[in-house]
Amino acid sequence: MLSALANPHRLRILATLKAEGRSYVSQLARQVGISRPLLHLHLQKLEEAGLVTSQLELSPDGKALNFFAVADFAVHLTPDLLVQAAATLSAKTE
Amino acid sequence: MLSALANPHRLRILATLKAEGRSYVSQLARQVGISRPLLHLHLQKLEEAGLVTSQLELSPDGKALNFFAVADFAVHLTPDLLVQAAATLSAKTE
DNA sequence: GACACCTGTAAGAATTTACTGACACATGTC
DNA sequence: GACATGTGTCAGTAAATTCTTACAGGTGTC
Repeated sequence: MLSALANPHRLRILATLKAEGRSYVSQLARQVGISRPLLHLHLQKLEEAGLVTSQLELSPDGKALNFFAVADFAVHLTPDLLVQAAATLSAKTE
Repeated sequence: MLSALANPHRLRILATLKAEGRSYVSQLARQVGISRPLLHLHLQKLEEAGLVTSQLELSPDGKALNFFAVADFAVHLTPDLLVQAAATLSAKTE
């Protein structure tokens, strides 16, 4: 999840998505100013991290649109939390 | 700062450092189980991000030891905060 | 002086991540 | 059918990180 946030494009995607409320892939690519395949890759990582949610919908003219929106998350980033996160990686000091 | 946290080694360094209280470079390298130059690199990034602090000291027998300790930080990670962070990157939607 | 410990840095290889361009497929309109 | 829109994926390349190896310096002890 932390590595999902460690990227300028992905922060910008989240910001744009937050401002727009929601948006679908092709439109979002135009708004953010990056290519669609690249955006697709970033959205994939953001979704895996649980930072965005996707919802497939049909537009009035029958086109399939995949809408994305930012998820509601709140993590209190402290040294202690990171110690817990580190413990997840592998058993070492146990 | 987020990219500083997006690395397993660095999380482990923070965890070890938090457990030990403080430690100097060579010792910490042995504790974490990575090479000293590599640890040095990671400590550099952690320090740049303000996540650890260093303090050069002299041991009883005259050796120079560079002690590191985790800094006290607390960031409330929310969508809104990330929007602010994204705004820092470059003026775009203004 | 040779060896133990400590410190730092710098060059090159290896790995991971990011990115582009091309492809395949679907629906609706001219 | 040709063209517009939308969706996804995959192969190959470019770029950024990560890691190793080797170097250079310091102090103290045998």
